[in-house]
Amino acid sequence: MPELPEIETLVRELKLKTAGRVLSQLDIRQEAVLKTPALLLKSSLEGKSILTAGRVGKFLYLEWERGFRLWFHLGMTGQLGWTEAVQEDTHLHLVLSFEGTRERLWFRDIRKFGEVFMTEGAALPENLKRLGPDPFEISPDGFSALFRKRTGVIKNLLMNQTLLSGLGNIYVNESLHRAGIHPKRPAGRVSGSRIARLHHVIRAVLEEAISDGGSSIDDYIRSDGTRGRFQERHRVYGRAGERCRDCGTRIRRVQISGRSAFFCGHCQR
DNA sequence: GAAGGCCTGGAA
DNA sequence: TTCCAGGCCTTC
Repeated sequence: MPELPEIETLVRELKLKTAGRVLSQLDIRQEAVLKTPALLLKSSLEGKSILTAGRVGKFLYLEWERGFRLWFHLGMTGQLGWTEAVQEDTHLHLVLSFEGTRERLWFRDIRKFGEVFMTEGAALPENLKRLGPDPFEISPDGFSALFRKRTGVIKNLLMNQTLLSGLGNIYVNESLHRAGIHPKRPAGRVSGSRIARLHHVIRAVLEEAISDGGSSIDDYIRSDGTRGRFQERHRVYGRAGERCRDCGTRIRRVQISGRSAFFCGHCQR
């Protein structure tokens, strides 16, 4: 599940690898995840150079000359790579070739929950305008205001991209454990000091995960095809039945709104 | 609010 | 063979 740390890892890598590269050919192997007409994509980007890469929430973009932005959302199983060898299979969607290098940028997505689209100019499309700030952008006051008087369970609110962008199931579970908050607790009933602590630990978890190159649970890989390492440091996610690293209690797993929640019933209240 | 649907590989 | 995972959207 690529979330903010995985996308940020790819942004940092692709920024270095793609800046200044001129696209010689955009090869569209299938249009399942393409939200912009194939011909428009090709005519807009071929022959143009990439300026930089960036991120908004869990969306990654490549910024091109003349104001074009090529956006990627990896869904659950999306992979964005920059390598010479490309795995040619039915899950490959896009292959971009550049002048003066044998390395190519490619997008693979097994479950096709991802999306790729292009924008022109500064205007953001609707799906991006709806996103809330990410945990690094929001102020402590803004963060605590998200939860005031809210009756929904805290885990669901944290995963709501229109309130706060960037977090998914892995980092919400990890953050709630570090903050000592039970995932089912109504958001409005978490104390102010706990909310402040939550904001702090979310940033810490994300920063640690970024420095580890993200979490490779199922399909996520870095742009060179190697795995992230943060999954080795997960305290609750995917550890049902194992012992809490703080108190030894067995980690529990329950469903909250159809999603798995992992928590320590002793450390999290 | 909660549940269903998209989609696929891998586990049960 | 059936079920499950889940980011995000749609529908109840």
